Formats: sequence, C-alpha cells, structure tokens
Amino acid sequence: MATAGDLPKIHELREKGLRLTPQRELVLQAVRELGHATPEEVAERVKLTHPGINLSTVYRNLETLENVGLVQHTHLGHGGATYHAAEELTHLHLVCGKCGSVGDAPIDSAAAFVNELFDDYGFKTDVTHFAIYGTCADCSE
Amino acid sequence: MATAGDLPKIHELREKGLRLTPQRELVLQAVRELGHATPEEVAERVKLTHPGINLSTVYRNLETLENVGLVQHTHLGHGGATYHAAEELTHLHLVCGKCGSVGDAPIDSAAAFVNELFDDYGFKTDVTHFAIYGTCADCSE
DNA sequence: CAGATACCTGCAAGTGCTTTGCAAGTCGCT
DNA sequence: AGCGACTTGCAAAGCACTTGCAGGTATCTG
Repeated sequence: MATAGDLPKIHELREKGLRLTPQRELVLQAVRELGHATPEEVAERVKLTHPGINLSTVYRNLETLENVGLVQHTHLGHGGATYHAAEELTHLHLVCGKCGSVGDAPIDSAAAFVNELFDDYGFKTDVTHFAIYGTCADCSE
Repeated sequence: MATAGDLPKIHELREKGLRLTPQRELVLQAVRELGHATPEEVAERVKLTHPGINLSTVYRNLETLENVGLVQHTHLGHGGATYHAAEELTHLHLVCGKCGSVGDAPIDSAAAFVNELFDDYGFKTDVTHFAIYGTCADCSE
C-alpha cells in the first residue's frame, strides 16, 4: 500500500505537457532504476514489463523526456550517450579506460577546477556532461 | 634546401616498425597540420596531394599510428573521435555546447583536480581524452 | 459518455559513420 | 631482381540512430 507521498496527485509527465502513455512512463522509470543506461539498456529493461516496445519509441521518448528536463544524457565513452534521471545528476563519472568501469565522484571535487576555468576563460563548465577519463585504482596496480 | 635538423636520418615511422607508404606519411602529416581533426577531415586533407586515398585507409592508418603512439584520439562531442599528433597533446579542450567551438586550456589548469581525484579515489585522470563541456564566454553573454 | 483530433507507437526503410573481407599492389629484406 | 609480408582500394557489411507513414490511443469538447 502506497503512502500519500509516493505518488503526486497529477502525473509529472502530464505536468510537463506530455501525454501519459505506458511506454513513456516505463522509459522514465527504467532510467531512474538503472542509474545510467544506454538507450538499448533502457529498452531491455522496459521489455521486461512491456515486451512489445520498439527501440525507436525508446529513442523518441528519451529525447522528449530530455526536452522537458526529466532526464539528461552524458557521454561516457567511445560513442554512445547514456541517460540519467535529472534528479541524479549530482556526481561526475570516472571512466576507466582499461576495465571500462564507471565510478562516481561528488561534483564538488571539481569545484575549484570549474572556478578556475571560469575565472581564466569565462567558460562555464558542466562537468557531468562528459566523463572524466583515466585509469581506476584497481587497474593501476 | 633542408638543414640537417629537418629530417631524422631514419624515418620515424620505420623506427616504430611500420612500413613507409605515401598514404601513411600523409595521414600523419595531415594530423599534425590540422591540430585536431576527424577521420574525414584528415581524408580531405590527404586528398589534396593524394586524391586516390580511400577513407578506410585513413581509418586503418589512424588506428595504426595510435597503436605506436604517434597520434591519439579524443572525444570532443556527440559521437565522433578526433585525432591529434601525440606531441600536441598538451592542452585540454573546452567544448561549447551552444556554438560548438573548441577552446584550449593548458593542462596545468586541471592539475589540482587531477591530484584530488588521485588522492581520494586512486584514479589517474587523463584530462585530454574527453572534452570539458560547458558554455564559452561568448555564448554566456 | 460519444466523437473528434492531435499526439504516440510500431514497423520498416533510410542515413551516416566505421569496420571487414578480399584480391591486387607495394615495401623492404636478401 | 625476387620473395614474402604488410598495405591499399573497393565493395559490402555492421551498428547506432533517425525518419516516414499508417494505425492506435490519450485527452479534450460538448
């Protein structure tokens, strides 16, 4: 049984002016559950409860959800984008070039760096959008 | 007339154990001249002096040159990789999400940040491999 | 609650970039 | 010069993502 706080009175998707379809809800839910995921991973997840969903629907919904600010994408590697729920974008990503693992670090780690770039170049950095690349502790040994 | 210092006695490609083909030399030269360039841009450049070169040859040579450490690739945006001569990898890339411009900043700007990540997480960062994403000074106004 | 309509979905084909298989060509050793 | 291995060009395949279209469905109106 759900407590009062679990569900908003009006669906958040509707508040953003979007239609409430099962596919749309499931895509958003999948992104939230997965933390970070590629479109294909999202599709896999949604298929567990809605096997008929089409990959292009996932792509379209991710784009739509990004437009209204509910999810956001980040570049974690070689080519593909990965998606996050907007609420979770509070950390940066440490991608290991050897083992491919993705670690997290608080966004504050980069605060001084970001300030420096702003002071010196007037550049406003969004550290979450691209991964930080390197070699993780395990692979360095 | 070339002075003694212009050309090494043995071609650098041969020293790396590679065969010296016109295509290979031209690809390396193009990467050096272009600063940062996509495979397609490299191909365009090479075609100026060697019109017959095939795109797949460019891809293969970029990969080969990267394996021996003469060039390196970086992720500057959405999908494609861009290539640099290894000697030039001394700066990081500030990519503006609005206008798409790519600015440079000395690698020292990130030194404190890199040290912090290493101290806290044992993560050895290569700041040149991914772009730093944000909004440039011009677009912020 | 029925009807109209704009928005969504699934399907299939298309696009753009990169990789691969193969036969012919070229480099460098002897 | 002659040989073997590495390279190249070409064409086709692979992948990740996008688009066009016809049918379906969430919402709004009365």
